[in-house]
Amino acid sequence: MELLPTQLAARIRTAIEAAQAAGALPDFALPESIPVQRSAKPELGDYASPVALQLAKLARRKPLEVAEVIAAHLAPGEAVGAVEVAPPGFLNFRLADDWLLAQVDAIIAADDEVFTLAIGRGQRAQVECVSANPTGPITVGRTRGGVIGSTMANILRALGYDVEMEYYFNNAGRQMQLLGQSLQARYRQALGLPADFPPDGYQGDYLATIAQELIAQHGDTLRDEPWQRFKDEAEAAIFKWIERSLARVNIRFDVFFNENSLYEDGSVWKVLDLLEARGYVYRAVTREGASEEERAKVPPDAQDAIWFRSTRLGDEEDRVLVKSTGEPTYVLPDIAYHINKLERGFTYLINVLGADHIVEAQTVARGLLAAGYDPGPVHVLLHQFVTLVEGGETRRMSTRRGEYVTLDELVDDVGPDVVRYFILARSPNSHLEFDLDLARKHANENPVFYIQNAHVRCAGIFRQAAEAGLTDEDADLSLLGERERQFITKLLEMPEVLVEAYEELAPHKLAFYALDLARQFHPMYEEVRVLHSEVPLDLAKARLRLYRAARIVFRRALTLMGMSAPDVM
RNA sequence: GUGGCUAUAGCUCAGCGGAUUAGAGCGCUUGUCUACGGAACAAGAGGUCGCAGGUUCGAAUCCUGCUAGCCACGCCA
Repeated sequence: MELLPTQLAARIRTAIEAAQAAGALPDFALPESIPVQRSAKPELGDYASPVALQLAKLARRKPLEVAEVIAAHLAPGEAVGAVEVAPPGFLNFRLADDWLLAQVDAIIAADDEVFTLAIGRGQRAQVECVSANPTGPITVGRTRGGVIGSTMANILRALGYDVEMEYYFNNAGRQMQLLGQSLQARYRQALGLPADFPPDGYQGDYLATIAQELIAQHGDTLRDEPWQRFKDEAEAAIFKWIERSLARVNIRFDVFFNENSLYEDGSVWKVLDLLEARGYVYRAVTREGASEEERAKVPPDAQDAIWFRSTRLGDEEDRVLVKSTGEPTYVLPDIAYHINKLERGFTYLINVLGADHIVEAQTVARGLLAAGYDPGPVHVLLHQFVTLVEGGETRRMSTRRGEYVTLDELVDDVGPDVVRYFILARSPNSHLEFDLDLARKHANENPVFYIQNAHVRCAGIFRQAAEAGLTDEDADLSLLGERERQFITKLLEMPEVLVEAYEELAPHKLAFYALDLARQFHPMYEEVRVLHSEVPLDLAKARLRLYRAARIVFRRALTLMGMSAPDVM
């Protein structure tokens, strides 16, 4: 199905061209896109276009006249009923009633697949998010990326894409060594053995918990094992927690991709060769064009590092690919990883990252370009930070220091649906202040319940209807009134919202749409009764059918947001 | 210092070029209902959209400058 605004824009374009051909409008180049928007008020119709206001200057006519000429040349179409011209030059469209009512049946026929589009049909998409290294329990900050990512994945699926969720991690390196040494120390401490806790080791209680588990399982037999063994144990335990915690809020992954595999299969070095062959690499102790100060800091015996000449692609400074120690920085495997993604055949990739990773994202894009790949399919969805506010105080989080609020704690407090909605109902690039006291105290006053209650009420109607022996078979929808009609147009807005969320990488639009829909639903529910002695049977049937469609759309919206659609509360 | 994000109602936030009254949730005030789950509905108070210029038929929305807050500027990932 084609989106209504898209259909209308095409019809308007045709009408303008027809008017020009007929000499009713002078020849001028049409704008690339014809604006069509939802009307501000119901009295003004369902959709509107201000295109005549834009064209007035080109046409050297008054906007109102231009609008009238366009209206006169509009060909009739199935979805649109009346077209009106309103000052100062708007074209107002009202959807045709018979078409509108037919959509209710279309929604019911589609059921769980309602508003599935064909935009991504036959294409593979991938969403990468969370990607936290397994050094501790998943925090609220990381959860934001996961909620955003999983919702985008759901939206992509609704647009017809075949979608995979992926988690990229690194289980080598200094941080993991520190983790292994920290656990080793906790283990020895628990056994009353002398232990050296690393000065900047991981302070969280969870390592003591893992140490206890190790003792329960192995006694003191691990006392002389090297830190590597403890690293492996910590990693396994932590990953298990992470997966389980994320699954509680409906974040699930198809693939866990280990950075190390890029070393094992040689692709890291292949990328370096590729960049070198294309002239983007040089060896030096400092980057080209480094200041005197920087040069002065280099020790006289310094070895060469290998540099990426990213400045040639607009970067502020060149980046190190391989340290003077011979070890690559994260940049090189990151580029290799993205090449790997592209070569797996994904045509649409979303990379959900915290705002602190912006430089990394830019470097990867330049790396792809330098290596001869098109970074076009890679879409970076940056989100700002989450700060937790508790007792009126902002808490800064640090996994290392053991200062954090875990996802599990939060879910225990307020439930998975509230966690998801709180995070989702915020634009990714606005800072999220998660007020713990409010989330706990007012869990029952949350918009989440307002939205879910709409679904509950629909379910309630059907329970009662079943008892009363009422069905919506052979319902005559033409008996519905204006309020119901308005609600149907709101239902039909959902695919437009999905496409917007997709194009703008803005999953919060879905959250606001769902709330909006609920705001139209509840007043209608009060007035438009199904089971009441004064409601005639055929009217009750028509209304029941409308509520069937409403229920489907609420369930769809909630499910896409990764939330539950309860029948009872 | 450079770059990014943010600044809209008491609080948390949408809106990011369009229709002489700028929206929602929460909170506040006042009402409604012996009808499908009241976690409801209705009415109301509350905002010079950070400040100053500019562009446009039209600006909360675009541009410039300024102010304030957060973040990034590593041979860490």
